[in-house]
Parts: sequence; C-alpha cells; structure tokens
Amino acid sequence: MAPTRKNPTLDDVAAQAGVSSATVSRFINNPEVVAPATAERIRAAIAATGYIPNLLASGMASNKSKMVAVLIPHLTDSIFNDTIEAMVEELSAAGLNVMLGITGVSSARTSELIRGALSRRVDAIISSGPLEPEIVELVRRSPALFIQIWELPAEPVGLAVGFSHEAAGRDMARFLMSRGYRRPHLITADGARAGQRRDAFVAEWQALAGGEVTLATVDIPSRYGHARRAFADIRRLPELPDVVVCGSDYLAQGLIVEAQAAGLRVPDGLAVVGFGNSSIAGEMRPTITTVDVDGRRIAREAIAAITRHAAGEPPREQSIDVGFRLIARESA
Amino acid sequence: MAPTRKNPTLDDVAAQAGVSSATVSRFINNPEVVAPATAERIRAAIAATGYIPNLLASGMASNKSKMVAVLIPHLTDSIFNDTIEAMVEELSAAGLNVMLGITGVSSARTSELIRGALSRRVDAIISSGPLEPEIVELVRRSPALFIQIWELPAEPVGLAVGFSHEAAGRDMARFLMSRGYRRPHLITADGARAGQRRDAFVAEWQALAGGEVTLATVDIPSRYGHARRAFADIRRLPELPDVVVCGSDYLAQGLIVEAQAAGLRVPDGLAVVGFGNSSIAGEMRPTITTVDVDGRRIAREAIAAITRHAAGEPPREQSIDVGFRLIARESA
DNA sequence: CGGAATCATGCAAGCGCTATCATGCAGCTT
DNA sequence: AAGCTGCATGATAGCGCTTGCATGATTCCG
Repeated sequence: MAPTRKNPTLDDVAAQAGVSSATVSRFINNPEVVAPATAERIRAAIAATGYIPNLLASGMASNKSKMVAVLIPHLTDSIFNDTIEAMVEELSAAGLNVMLGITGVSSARTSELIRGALSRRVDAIISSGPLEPEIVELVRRSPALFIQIWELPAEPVGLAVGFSHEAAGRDMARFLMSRGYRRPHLITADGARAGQRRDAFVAEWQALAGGEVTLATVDIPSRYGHARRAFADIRRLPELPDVVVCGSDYLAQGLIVEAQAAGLRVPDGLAVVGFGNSSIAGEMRPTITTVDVDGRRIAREAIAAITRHAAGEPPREQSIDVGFRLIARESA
Repeated sequence: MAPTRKNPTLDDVAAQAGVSSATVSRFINNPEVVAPATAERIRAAIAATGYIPNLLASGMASNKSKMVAVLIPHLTDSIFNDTIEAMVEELSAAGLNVMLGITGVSSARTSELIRGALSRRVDAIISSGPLEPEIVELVRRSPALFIQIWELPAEPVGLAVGFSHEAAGRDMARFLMSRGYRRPHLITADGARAGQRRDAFVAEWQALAGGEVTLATVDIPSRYGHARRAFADIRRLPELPDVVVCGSDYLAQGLIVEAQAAGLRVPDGLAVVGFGNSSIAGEMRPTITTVDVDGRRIAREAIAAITRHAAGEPPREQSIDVGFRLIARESA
C-alpha cells in the first residue's frame, strides 16, 4: 500500500504559491477575482502539491454543499430512468454532485432519506411520490429547495415540475375512443399517479358514453415481468377487451409478447398502449403507442431552479407543467 | 415561506439536556456508552429541538464521510441495474449514503467523478471500467477504499469483486457447441469486458474446431434499440448464423422480436443467447438463455469490505470471484 | 498633484462536530 | 480506611475551508 501521507490543504497550496489561503480559496471559487499573475502561481502550486479541495470543509464554512439529493422509487425497469439519467448528467455538468436514494414504495423510507439528505445539507432535494406530513414540515423550514417531479400537486411543497396525469388519462381515453376501441382494459400500478390517470380515463370514457372499462392492478413498478399474470387475467375476463392500457411501456411490451405468443395479432386481435415513451417503445414490433414525457426537460427545469435558488434568487413559480405528447404508433 | 431559523446544533441539544455537547455526540454515535438516564434526557432534547445532525461537520471532524461513490457507465437498459439497485439498498441499510456518478464510456469523465468523490472524502469508491493511469495513482494514495466491480483485473487497484469474463465466454462457447450449434454470430458492445468474453469465446470455439464465427459490434450499452440494425446486418451475411450471442439480455430480446417479426422461429430458425439474466430474460417468449451474475452478492461483498475498511481492519483479499451461472432456457 | 475610488490581497473569526485527555465519583479490594 | 479500578462525563483543541472587514497598492480625475 502506498504511504497515505496527509492530504495537502489550502494552506499548503498558499504557502507554495506565496499567497494567503484566502486568496487560494478565491481562486478556486472565482478565478477571475485574483490577478492573472497570482492565478498562474496558484495554478502551479495546486498542480505541484496535488491538492484536492475538501468539499466537506467548504460546505461547512459556506453552508452549502453543492450536492443535491435525487430520490427515486426504483432503478430497474423504471419509467423514470431517462429522467434520472438526464438529471444526473445535467447536475454533474452544473458542478453539482448527486446523492441517490431509492425509496421503494414506502413513504417512511422516503422520510429517512430526506432526513439523511438534510443531514448533508444538500442544496436541493428532488423527489416524487407521497410524503409524510411531518417531513413536509421539516422540508419547509429547511433552506434546501424541494422539487417534486413527474407530478403537479395542488399545493407543491416547494417547486413541482411535471405534468397532469389527469390530462394524460383523459387524452388517452379520447384517443382510443376516436380510434374506434370500445372495451378498454386498464392495468394500473398501485400508486397515486397511475391512479390519477386511471380515474381520469374512466371518467372521460364514461362521459364519452364508451362501453365497460375493466381494471387490474399490479405492483409498482409497472414492469415487464407482470405481463404473464396480467395477460392470463385478461383471458379470464368474460369478454376479451379490444385494447389494453398499460402503466408503462415495459408492461406494454410484455403484453404484446404474451398476446403474440397466444396467437393474437397486435393491434388487430388486441391493441396495447404504454406509457412513458421509453426507448423500447419505438423499437418494439409493433411499435408501441404511448405517452411521451420529456424527462430531459424536467431535469433541465429542475436544475435551472436549483441554480437560481443557489444564487439567492427568489422562486419564480410554484409549478412547471412540461406537458406530455400522445404518440400514436402501430400497437393501437 | 416558513421562517428559516437557524438549525439547532449539538450545543443546543446539550444545553437542553443539561449535558455537554461531547456527551450528545457520543450518544449519537454510540448510544450505549452513555448512562441510560442521560440517554433518555438527550433523546428528549433531540426531539424537542428538532435537531438534525450535520454530517458535513461530522465528516470534517472525524475525517470520514459515511458516503460512498458509485460510478456506473449508464442507467438506461444497463445490465448493471440490478447490481446498482442492490448496492444502493444495502449501502443505505448500512447507514451509508450513495453519491452516484454516470461515467458514460469516457475514462476522462470517470477521472473527474473520482476527483469529485475524493473531494467529498468518500469512504469508498465503487467503479468499473478503464481508469486513467494518473487517477490510479491518486486513488492509491487516498484513504478511500477503491472497489472495482463486475470484473477481475490482474492487478486490482484496491479490491475487485466480479467474475472472469474469459471464463464466461469460454463456457458459452462450450455450451453452444454441445448443443449442436455450428455458426455463431457474436454481437459485442464496444468495451473491454465484452471484448474479453468475445475473444475467449472465439479462442475456445476454434479450439473445439467449430465453424466460422462472425462478429459485430454495437455501441455501449448493448441495448434493445440496437436490435434492428444488428438483425439487418445478420441478414446480409453470406450465410445465416444458427445462433446469435448478444452482449445483454435486452439486445437478445430485441433480436428475438426482430427474428420473429421476420418470420424466423426462435430457437429453431435462429437461436439467441443473452447476458446478465436481467428480469426480462426469464419472462420473454421464448425465455432467454443467458449468463447469470449475482449482482446482490457483488453488492454485499463490496459493502462488507467497506465496513471492515471503515473499522480499520486490513483488507482480506485483493479480489473476490463471485462466479456466474449459465442458465439454459428456451432461446438456445 | 492630492484625495477618492478601485483593486488585489491578508487577517481572523467562525462553521458544527469529534476525539483526546482530564476529572470526579462509585464501588471494590485488602 | 486507604488506595485502586473503572465508568460516565466535561473541557478543549482542532478538522479545512469561507467571508466580512481591514489594508496597502494602484489608478483616476478634477
């Protein structure tokens, strides 16, 4: 093992460069405020000493950590992944580090992770899903910016960046009706957002005087693996639906595979729609009709807000609706 | 907005409980060393003040951050996701927070992220993939434990937890040969590990006096979306292969879909094998023959090592081979 | 050409915690 | 009863950085 000699500190660099540590600190955080000649000496000193800044000390002194917590329900087969990948990339590009938490479906777990994030004095927390009331209080009085994504609560805790799941459900109902489908079957993940889409779909469908809607629920997340059971359940219905509305493209993909394996043609024998416009949706055979959500835009809006917040600017708005786009493809 | 009054500190809690801050600190880190009665008073004081520990200060004073960096190439369609999800869960359970970095294919990006992690004085860095030589040096002299996963380099920088990609390639060659396949086509992601598997496969295949092996390369990660082009390329080969060896189950899945869409039966018309035993592999129609890697075991071994390292124990070994398992299913 | 304005830098006081050492007080032993 | 051991707690010195204020050196302009 190499000798773990102590890390060089700001003072070491300062001594080497013949300036005070304050100047080195300024150089690091704001290079243009130091004189060019000094800057050059400091640059050289940093290289010579192999200095690595200590962000713990920095965060402690400045009371900002340049870190943001990203809390997601799942990683595998998640409809969120594009958003999260975009988020992490954009955050890194903005010089912010990401603290990742996986909440599962438990709001207790979420609370725990939020506490942890607050312990680290994160600059912002990006989350989604239900919150315990006491944690809302905690978050409210913390200086960290709280951002809820993929949803637009009536009263956001901090900022919300998402879209209306009701509108998405409603639009899908109209779309399928206009395409001539009459017996939709909804497979919904057991969560709040999916429930909103489902309820809005059903309400709109009935308003349009459509036929009976059958419903099924799967565990969160709505994933490929649920397809076998979901399809078996469909076969047991008294009357076969003509279109299946899935909570994710992964589930939709699984259903298509099952349907085809059972000898049904998609969409003629059974149509299928997904949700999220995951990369597979456009590649599946048949390509999957779905709802596109611009994850990268969500990421960008969130990060712009964080940047403004960090600069001390007051929040501009409480929620940002990034909308969604229904993409009609081959599967329905 | 709620009044952002200052966060209570250890001293506030101490005053409230009528003890010194040192005792409160001890209580937090090691509850059993304080007298039960005192402990109770402190517990009450923490609740009363709404104290949230400041892990930045803690980390700075103790020189350990209770944070580990996890660096992965991708999030979407990644063969790693199960491992990462397990990793994050197990780390959280062990009271460690996760700093996530997405490296892409660039080792420069990896270096940058490692520097960032070192800046935060992480207790460990979990990474995979190629490293720039200078960063190896940096990591070597840092007190953080460096763990390479999903591979077993000849000379690990710190600890390696993975399996032999050569062995995996070799075993797959033997398996396919024994099944009677004669014209394999390999679709390999453009990365080191996949390359090792490919080379070992080819070498073994030739040693077994098998027929010609055709090769193709796709971008990292080896994902579903590559399937269309990959399949089109296969059709253009002078002679159709009898089995396609894919770099991931996602790609394998895509190929099966393409093959079926083209009227080929899998495995009779064209067999397909994947890699990684992702959740879809066992659910696809036909189910996918693949290589299983125990991601959760990798996570657990890594975390056990981190825990020991944090406790000051010397490292037990340089690399841990978790092996792999070839799972024969319907697709080949 | 003198005083004001501007600029680059230094000084030093923390930020909130941990860890070492010291201290006082019980409970034992002989 | 005197001395000792062990335990629970207190006092305190940093950990490495940022930042407001002070300072000295330039520059500017009437």
